[in-house]
Parts: sequence; structure tokens; C-alpha cells
Amino acid sequence: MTARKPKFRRRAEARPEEVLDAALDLFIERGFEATRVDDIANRAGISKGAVYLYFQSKRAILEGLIQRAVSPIAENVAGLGTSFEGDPRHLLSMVLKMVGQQLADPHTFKIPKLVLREAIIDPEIAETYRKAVLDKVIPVMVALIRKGIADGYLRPVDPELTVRSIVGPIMLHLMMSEVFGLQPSEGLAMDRLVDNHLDILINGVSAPRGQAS
Amino acid sequence: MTARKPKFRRRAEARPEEVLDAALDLFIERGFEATRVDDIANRAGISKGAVYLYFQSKRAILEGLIQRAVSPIAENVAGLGTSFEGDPRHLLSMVLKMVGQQLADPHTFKIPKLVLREAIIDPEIAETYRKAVLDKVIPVMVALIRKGIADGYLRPVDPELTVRSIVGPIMLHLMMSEVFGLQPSEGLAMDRLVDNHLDILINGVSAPRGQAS
Amino acid sequence: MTARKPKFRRRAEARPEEVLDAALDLFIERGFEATRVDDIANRAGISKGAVYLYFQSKRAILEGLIQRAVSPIAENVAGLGTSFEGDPRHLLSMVLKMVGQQLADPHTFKIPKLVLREAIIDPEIAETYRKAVLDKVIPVMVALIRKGIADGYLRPVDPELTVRSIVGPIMLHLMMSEVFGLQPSEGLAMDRLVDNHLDILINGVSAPRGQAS
Amino acid sequence: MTARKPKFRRRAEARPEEVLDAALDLFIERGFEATRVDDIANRAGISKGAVYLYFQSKRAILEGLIQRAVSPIAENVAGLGTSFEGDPRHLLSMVLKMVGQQLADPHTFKIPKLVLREAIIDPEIAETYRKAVLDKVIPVMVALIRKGIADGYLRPVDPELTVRSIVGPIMLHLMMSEVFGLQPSEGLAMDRLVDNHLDILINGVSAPRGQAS
DNA sequence: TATGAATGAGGTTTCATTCAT
DNA sequence: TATGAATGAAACCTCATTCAT
Repeated sequence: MTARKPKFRRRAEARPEEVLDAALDLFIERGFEATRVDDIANRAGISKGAVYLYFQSKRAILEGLIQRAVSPIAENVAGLGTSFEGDPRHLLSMVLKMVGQQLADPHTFKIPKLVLREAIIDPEIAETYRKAVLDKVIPVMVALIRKGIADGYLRPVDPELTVRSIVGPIMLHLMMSEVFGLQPSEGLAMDRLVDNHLDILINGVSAPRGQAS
Repeated sequence: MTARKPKFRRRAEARPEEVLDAALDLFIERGFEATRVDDIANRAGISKGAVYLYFQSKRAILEGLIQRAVSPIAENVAGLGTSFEGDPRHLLSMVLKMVGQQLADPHTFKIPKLVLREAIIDPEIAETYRKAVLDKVIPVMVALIRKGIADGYLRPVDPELTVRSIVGPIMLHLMMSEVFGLQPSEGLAMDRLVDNHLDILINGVSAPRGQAS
Repeated sequence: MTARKPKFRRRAEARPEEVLDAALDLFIERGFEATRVDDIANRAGISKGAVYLYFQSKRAILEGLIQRAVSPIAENVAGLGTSFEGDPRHLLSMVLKMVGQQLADPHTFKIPKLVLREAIIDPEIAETYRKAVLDKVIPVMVALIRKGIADGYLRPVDPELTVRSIVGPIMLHLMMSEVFGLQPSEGLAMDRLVDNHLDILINGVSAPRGQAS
Repeated sequence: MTARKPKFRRRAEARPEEVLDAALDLFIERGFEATRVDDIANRAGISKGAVYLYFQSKRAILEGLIQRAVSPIAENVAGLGTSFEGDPRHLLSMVLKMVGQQLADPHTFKIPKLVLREAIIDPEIAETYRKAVLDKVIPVMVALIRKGIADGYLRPVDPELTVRSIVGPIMLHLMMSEVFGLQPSEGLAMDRLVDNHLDILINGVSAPRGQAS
């Protein structure tokens, strides 16, 4: 009776999870609107009616999906940047590589793709995601940059805008490869992307003592 | 030879354009699936049946929309980077500012938003857009970077991957503000973003002779 | 564009009426809830979708049905009892016979049956009917009785309650025959009922040796 | 021989009754079709599955409800009119007041309301009720009237039709107040209704210069 | 060219009933 | 006896598309 816990007994206790798994695949494949509840049920191996034992509506499945993906983030981010000492560029490298690696897994990237797609037309979903993820993650990065500047490791750039310069290339890279099928001509894409990007980020693209014609 | 070309049917030929305009707004507002042909017709000021005089199906409207947005690009890009001489960083600044400004107009950004949304679930649309836009624009940028390296203006970065570092922040910035309503705390967002980004891009974030406190 | 006028052209202009006719039959036969929109459409000779061109919902059909039946009443009742002079028992006889005859036609009685059935569970319908019919008809009868008393034709009975004594037997008779299939052993039921009832009624409400002032 | 008959399962046998109680309320509130078995179970304080231990189907609950309401009547009516001697108008007064009082209790009136509602669309229910109630009660009243005539207390009216004149006003009054919310302007409705009605009735059915045996 | 009435397939959701436990 | 998860058959309603005019 703790509010929203669906009941079951006969079969697995993982039913809602299975529904979410099935739905995620289909929502990404065809989009939320074009996905039939019937299809979700079939893929989850239950009847259409059973879906409604766990979720009040198709929309609730979408929301459940986002909640499930989003809730761990709030917790994991908390202690990240807190009281980090030393060169923030090291931390940046580590985090970027880690995040890049994880998102490069198409399975992980499904959720951002889904959220982005739906948030474009649904302000409520946009807000849910913003509050649960962006408002948590961005301040941490901003603080990190701000401290890096104060400590003399970084030039006095605008911290908020710089976050976009740090993360943007990775997002674009993912979009280009995952959505438009655009891979760089050589393999190991994400690793090399992060390396190249960090190099530019830290050092800039300018040649050391650049000489023109 | 008689009524084949009536003189005064004002904007009779503009009808398809009006349908596309109406559809674009609605597709972005509600999504393709959730938009009814009736709504498109209403907003275009014609009857539902008339829509089918110009487009074979609802899907054809979407495709027409992307075609219309995409076709000018192919032409405009052609001569861009050809035989540009001198410091590519100047060109980069100019182009980035220009493109940034244009896309910052929500009206202009509608198309990328729509394309992205639909491309995520529709490989055919993804391919259309990739061929018509990405495959045209990226090589130009790659060539520019490559030449900049050869001419000694730029460090020997990976040109393909660097394109992502150049464009990514702008795309992310647009997504964050247009989709998630996230504005940097100070105004004049896009202008400042481009400035900050170019600064980092060209010079890197590292402090000149950076050492900690 | 006068608010709610459904459009058509291809076929009859009587479409909404046909839908109502079909619905009335089915609602009485099976009840509102148990009637399928599909059945209504079939009986009306149109497609299920077409029903929704004329009525926004199944409920709207029920409401339309009641409206159609109810609207003429408001008009017809107006001038009835106004300025009637003389023995009200004559008028009563006439009206009771007329109304009895009409309601004895099962087709006419369908609407009261339907209204009663739905009003029992639906206060909104109850109110619609009360306002449109009962609140119109009862005051006329009450006034008639009141005047009959004042003029010395009737004994000083309670006018409001007497209305029930006048109309009740007819309603019960209809219910018994139309709903429970209970006919008096001899034929010509309604005629004889009204005669018998009037006999009882008049000799009862008459002033002992009543004659007018 | 062990747990076959647990000693303390309070009211285990009362379960079907509780289901019927719950169902009656809900059927009247929302109608039979609109009532879910789940709601009945909830209100009865048992599980949905348990309902099916006592009733084969939702319809069986309705039938059980009518049976329960109807069975006592058959017994109670039996000896009523038998060998009644003297002025039938006294008996009539008594019975009418008693019945009127009882039915004026909304709780008691629920059953007739339900029966009426369902009988309108269900001939089987109509017949059940007719046989169990009407066919029992009416002959008694008819006989009473007939005897009253023979004994010289009543004028020679049609006994069958006169039953309607006796009972009709009470039924109509109940319908008007219970269904359409129409109360006479002064309070104590049912009491006054019966008084007024009896006054009209008796003075009407009375023999001109009524003399007893 | 233009209309809008008409269709009918199909979508989400509900709910009586069953059955493993 | 009792539960409640699971089923699956509809039901209401929508909407892309067609077509007579």
C-alpha cells in the first residue's frame, strides 16, 4: 500500500520492468505515438490487458521509463564534483571518457534519444528530465569549472557556456552516428573523439606559434 | 490553350507551400503522428480534400517539408570552402557566428528539430537528410581544417572529429534552450556562446602557464 | 454556422434524425449502456464513423434524443390551461383521453420509458427532463385544479398532490402493460382505463352538490 | 474432520447477502451495466474472485437481488385479503398508508427502482417480477374491490382497472420525488399524498348513499 | 481545382471471467 | 474458502484517405 506498487503473484515480480524494457525498444524503434500497446504486451510476453495492471495508460509507461532511467542519476551525481582537489582537467578527462564510453553503447543511449524525441513536443517531459538530470549535472560541472579557474588551472572562461563546449561535441557525435549513421572514416569512434576533443579543449586548435602565409 | 493558365488565381501555385508551412508548425508542436491532416488543412486555409491534391499522403507532406528545407543547402554550400586562402580561424568565426545567429531564430530551428525527431525513428528520413546536408557540409569543413593544418594555422588534429568539436556546442546549446528551456543566467545567449566557444576552440581552456594555487 | 448544425451533402439531410430514430429503438430494446454505436450506425444505414459526424459521443445521441422529444412540449403546453373557463372536469376528461391515447401507442411511450430508465441513474438527465417537461406541465394542471376549486367545481383538495391522483393511474397502467405485459382481462385497455379512472376521479373530486358560483 | 468446519468464521454464510447489499446500492447508483464486479467486491469487502464463489455471473447477482426482494412478498401477501369482512375502505386506508410509508423510505424503494429499470429492457426480469409480485398482489386487491362492490360498500367500478387508480398515484409520487426530485411545496409528502389521495379515492368509489350490509 | 461527407481499419482502454496458488 | 494476476473480447472513438459533386 506504499502508493504505487503494482501487485502480482502468479508470475514474475519483474513484470513492470519487462514492460518498460519492451516499451523502450519499441518507442525508440517507432516512436511513442506509433507504438501500439499491443506490441508492447507481445514483446513483454503478456496480454494487452495485463499491461494495464501495471500502468494506468500508455503515457504512464513513457513516464515510468523516464523515471526509471532518471532516478539513479540524481543519486550518483551528488558526490561527484564535491571537494575535488587539484587539476580539474584530469577529472574532466576521466568523466568524459567514462560518460562517452557508456553513452556509446546504443542500449544506454536509447533513453536520451527517447527523451529528446518526446521532449521536443512535450514540455512536461522536457521539464521532468531537466529537473531530474540537467539541473543536477550542470551545476556540478559549472562549479568544477569555476573552481578550476579560481585555482589557476583554467583561463577565465564563462563556466555555464563552457559546459556546452565540453559536452556538445559528444552529444553531436552520438547523434551523428546513432541517428544519421555517420561514422568517422576510422574506427574506435568514441574513444578517438574524446581524445581529440579533450586535446582541443585543453589546448585549443591553434598551432603553438602559428605562422600564416 | 484556353484555361490552362488562368491569370488571376492568386497564389494558386503557392498552395503546396502553405500546406508545408502549416504542417511544419504542427509537426513541431504536436509531432507528426499526433497531427491530423484536418488541422493542417485548417491552418493552411483549405479543405482536407484539397491537401490530397498536392500531396499523396500525410507522409508525403513530411517528406516534402524536408525536401524543401534541404534543397537550398546543397546549392549554397558548394562554393563555400573552395579555394579559401589564409587563416581558417577567421572563416570559422564568421561562419559559426552566422550559423549560430540564424539557428537561434526559433523559426529556423524548427526544421532541424523536426528532422532530428523523425530521423530518430525513420532511417529513410535520416538518410535523406544525411545525403542532402551532412554529406555536403562536413566534407567542406573537413577540407578547411585539413588545409588549415597543412598551412600551419592549426595543430595536427583529426579533421573529421574536430568538426564535432566545432559544431557540437552550438547544437547542444540550441537543444538545451529550445527543448529544455535552459538559458544561461545572462542574456544574449547565442552570441556569447559562440564567442566563448570560439575562444576555447582556438586557444584551449588551459591557463597560459597554468599552475595551481 | 449556427452553432451545432451538422453538415452533409452527399446523402440525405435527415441523417441526424435517422441516427436518433435508430438509437431510440435500440436504447429501449437493450438500454443505453448495452447499445453499441455500431448497432446504431447499422440500423441507421451508415458507417460507425458517420455517426460521429453528427454526434460528438454516444451520450450526445441520448441527449439529442431527449431534446428532440422534449422541445415540442414546451411550446405546446404554453397556451393549454390559460384562460380556460367553465367546468375543469370536461377539460380534464378531454386531455386525459387524448394523452392516454397517445401514450398508449408504444412508439410514443418509448421516450418516457427511456427517460425514466436513464433518469434513475443520471441526475443530469433527470433534471433536463424535469425542467423541460414536468416543470412546464405540472403548474398548468395545478392552476387548473386551483381554479376549479375557486370556481366551486371541485372540492378543496390539495392541487399539487391531486395532480398525482389524476396522472398516476395512467402512468401505472402504461408501466404495467408496456413493461410487465399486464393487460386487464378485457381489451381496449387504455380507453376503458381512462373512463373508469375519470369516473372515480370526478365523482371524488366533485363538490358534494357542487355547482359553480 | 479437522478444519472442515472452523468454529469462528463469523458471518461466513452471510457473504452472499453482503454481495447483494453491495450490488443493490451500486446498481441503483450507476446502473447494472456500469457497475463493475470489482466495485461490488470492494464494497462487500471481499475479493473479486470471491464474488464468483457465490454467484455464477454478474447477471446472477441481479437475479439473486430480485429473488431476495421478491420472495418474502409471495408469503406475506397470501393471507392478506382472505376472508376480510366489513368496509374495504378501512383496509384500503390502512394498507395504503403502510405501503406508502414503507416505500417512502429510499432504501426500500431501491428495489422497485432497480426492477423497473431492468424490466424495461429485460422481459425475463419483467416476468419474474410480474409472477412473483404483481400476479400475487393484484388478484388480492381485485378480490377486495369485487367483494366491496358485492357488499354494497363500493360503486360498481371495474375492479382490475380500479387497482390502477388506487396504486398509481403512489407510484407516480415516488417516481417524481425519487427520480426527478420533485417534492410538493409543503413537507411530509407521502403522508399528505396518501391522505389526499384516499379522500379523492374513497369519496369517488363510494356508493352514492353508501350503506353497509 | 475544390469540397467535405463518408468510410473503415485500428487504437486505447475496460472489465467479466478464469485459474494457479 | 479466498485471492488477485491474467486474459481477451469488445467498446468507444479517431483519422487518413476516398470520392461524388
